[in-house]
Amino acid sequence: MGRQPCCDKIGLKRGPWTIEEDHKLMNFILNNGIQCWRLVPKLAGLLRCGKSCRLRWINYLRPDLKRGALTEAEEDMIIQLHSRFGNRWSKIASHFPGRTDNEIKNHWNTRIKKKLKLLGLDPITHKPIEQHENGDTKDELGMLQPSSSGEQENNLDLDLQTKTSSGSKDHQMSHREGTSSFGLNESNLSNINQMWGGFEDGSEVAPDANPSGLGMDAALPTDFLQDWVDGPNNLLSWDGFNNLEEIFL
DNA sequence: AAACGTATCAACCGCTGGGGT
DNA sequence: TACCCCAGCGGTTGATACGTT
Repeated sequence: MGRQPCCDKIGLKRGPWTIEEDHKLMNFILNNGIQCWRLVPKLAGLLRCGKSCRLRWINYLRPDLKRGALTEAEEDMIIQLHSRFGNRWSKIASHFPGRTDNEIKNHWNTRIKKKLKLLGLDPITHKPIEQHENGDTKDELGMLQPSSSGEQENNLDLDLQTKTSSGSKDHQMSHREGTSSFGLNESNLSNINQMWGGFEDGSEVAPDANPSGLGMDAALPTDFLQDWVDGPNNLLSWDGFNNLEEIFL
């Protein structure tokens, strides 16, 4: 018996999300939390499948997302982690608070791979290219065998956490004065504003000032949402995200 | 200014594993 | 045990931005 499709797709919208859809999804999740992604679009009034909503939330709407280009230090860590975990992007992303697996995967495929090739390294094996060509090719699909040592893995985790936190703590943000005109209840909004913390000062400007890929002429519902959508560098600490979990639970 | 090629990244697709019945 | 449902994952695609000629 075959699997049911995740959604019947008939009448469901696909493609880039509009500001209004973002607004609806954000509003719904912040007010109700997430119990079942399949129900989210129905309850939020969206013509999307649950999967699409989930992806949009995880990759773009989550308030804890760290925007802006990956730093050299982050790149180095990605390379290090990739040599250990292979293409297990979610595992790698778990070491980068505020970064998504999709973002890291894209960055790997578009930049780091090239960088390694320029350095004469095979991006799959992380070995010098000549050496790899003489060797076996069992990792050709990117399924590099990670070390199975949990102890080693934990040590690496500690090391990386130290590195990443030292980088982001310099960016303490001023409290953001946002108000909601799109239906957030006051207590949630207050908590969200607290944990939001505000935007970075622009010292690390993202190349894409319109990260959603949305049309620039789209009507923006609120200054709150607009600032957040347009802000290329909003950065939130995980402490703040923990607070969000409290709101949801 | 236009045409073309390349880079980037948001979003989709299909599969897998886990939990529930 | 078999089946179903769901969330999550990784690979891939397509639209758009950007650079070059």
